[in-house]
Amino acid sequence: MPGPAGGGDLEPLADRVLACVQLIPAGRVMSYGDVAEFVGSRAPRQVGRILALAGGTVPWYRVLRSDGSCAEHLHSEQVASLVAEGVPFRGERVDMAAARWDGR
DNA sequence: TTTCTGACACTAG
DNA sequence: CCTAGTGCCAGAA
Repeated sequence: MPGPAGGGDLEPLADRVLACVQLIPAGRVMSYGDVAEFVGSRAPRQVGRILALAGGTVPWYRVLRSDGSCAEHLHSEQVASLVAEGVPFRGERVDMAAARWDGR
């Protein structure tokens, strides 16, 4: 194999991130860092960047910060969509302890 | 090649 | 509970 082959870069990081987000079941959520690690990358910021470019093609609202909060521009749609799917909330933030999805 | 930016994560106070 | 500072990686100019 051509290299350490730590995580297969067969496809652009963007495609793998979008695929991971689409795999998230309704009622569950994942943090940017979790998605990044799930795809084999350590750049949670890139995940947000990718969703910003093609977020309209995937349930981006199922992805938020590791503390359960979200960005200002998303706060309104983010919360509305999650509540509609039955995601457990704790005040203004999501209960990651119960809604966090680890890929199984 | 270097430099800047970004829908973040983490630790400390 | 909150804010502030630092480190991380990937892509574009």
